[in-house]
Amino acid sequence: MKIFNTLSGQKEEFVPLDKNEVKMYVCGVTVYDLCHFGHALCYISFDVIRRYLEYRGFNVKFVQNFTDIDDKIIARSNERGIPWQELVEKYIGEFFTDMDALNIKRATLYPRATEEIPMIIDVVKTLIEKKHAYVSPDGSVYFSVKSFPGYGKLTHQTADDMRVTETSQTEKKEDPLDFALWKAAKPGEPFWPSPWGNGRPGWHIECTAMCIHHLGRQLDIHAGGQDLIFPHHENEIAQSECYTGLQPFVRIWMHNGFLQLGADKMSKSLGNLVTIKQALERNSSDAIRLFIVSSYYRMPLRYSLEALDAAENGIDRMRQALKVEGKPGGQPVEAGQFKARFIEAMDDDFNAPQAVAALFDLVREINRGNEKGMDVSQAQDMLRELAGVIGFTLQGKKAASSEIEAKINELIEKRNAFRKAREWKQADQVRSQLTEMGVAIEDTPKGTTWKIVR
RNA sequence: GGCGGCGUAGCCAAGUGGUUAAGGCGGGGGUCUGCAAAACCCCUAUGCAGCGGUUCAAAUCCGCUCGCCGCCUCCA
Repeated sequence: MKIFNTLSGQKEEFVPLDKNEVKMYVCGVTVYDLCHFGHALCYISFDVIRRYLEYRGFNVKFVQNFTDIDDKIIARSNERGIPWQELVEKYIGEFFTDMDALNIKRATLYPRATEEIPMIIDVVKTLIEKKHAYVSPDGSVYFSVKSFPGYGKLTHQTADDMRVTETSQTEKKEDPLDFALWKAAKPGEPFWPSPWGNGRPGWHIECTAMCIHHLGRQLDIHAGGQDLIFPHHENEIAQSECYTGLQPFVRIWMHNGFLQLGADKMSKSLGNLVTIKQALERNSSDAIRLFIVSSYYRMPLRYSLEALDAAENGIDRMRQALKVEGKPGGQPVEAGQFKARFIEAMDDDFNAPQAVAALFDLVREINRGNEKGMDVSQAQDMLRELAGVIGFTLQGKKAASSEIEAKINELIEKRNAFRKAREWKQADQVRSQLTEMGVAIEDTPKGTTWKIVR
């Protein structure tokens, strides 16, 4: 299995540090607002990767953090006049609601920054002792970038190449590139006691602390959006490798391509968002997932309603192939070659678009076998299995209430009575009535079936 | 200024040196059907932004040009 590593800029053969154990960390969200489609892109992409690693027999320990204290959380809770804890709990709850709705597997562990304070303090203390960090007069602690010669290896730049902006300069820092490990509390801000006074952790340090605490001093895979490469992941490498003295902190750095909305990327700061809840109002989670995995995870993806609706039709075809009955006991449809293609594609840096192409070819093979009176059940099992690796549920969009269901069945019976009497006009009238209710019907040799289409 | 990426059919999107350039959606024709729907079959890129070059051979490597985007500041 080959995986593209941002650090080396190449695909590398994947061998975990510890036999079949994969230590995987995916950067989570700062919980001050709802998740948007960009989060869906990132977390679905890495969900597929995690599912595939498990499918290939690896035991994946998957950790994802919550940043539950930072400037924006403080600002937002002040705006709303509620305690920051309340804000955080609300959006952690919303996060799980959204992730579950998208059929994203739960992580093994969801540590929170505020639960890692002792570990964070330990890391910062050690970095100061090793002269990689210093305490500024106000009680903040900064990491000294110049103390780590490897700084810039993930970004493929040296510290000297980096542009120094005005915002990164403060008199509290010895060098503009230095970044905060610990932020001294201003009046009225939440704080935790530390050897340097009351304060809270900087952004990057929590990931280092959590990784080391929950996964160990070196990990196999650390993943996130491309916007995290710099400064977040670059800084993580610096502080982690200085703390442990081990290199590399992470064997493989993985980054997904960005979601674009119109001309620009979708981001909280630009305010051009489509939330996951909005997306789910329009499309099924399977369709959203198909839209996302139809494009390679490292490529940029443009948000497009047309493409999402096309995915809706595509996934429907996959669902349909699970419904055909074929001829049990007949010659079985051979599905092995599709599995082989699927695995070959996914082994090559998780080429889900190609894997999905194999799935659609299997769909065609099942339908063909059905037409030819073959036994399709094994091929359907294979489709279910491989679709499950991608994370498709292949379940119908919506269930109807029993009341509505009774009404639908009543109308179908009414229509079939007209059909029997060859009263086509009236039969068609009943059908349009069903269409208006959002119900599509199909007449099959075994009777009339229906499904909800909107 | 530095680093990175993208430009493939009407749309989405794989492929990155060598059989007929995946797959999905859409469209056209046919089979089936009372008519539909679903499904199946056939068709839908002599060409991969443009121009040069390397090569027996390039969408794929090299150079230049044009267009688009990301990061260098909080962001998945």
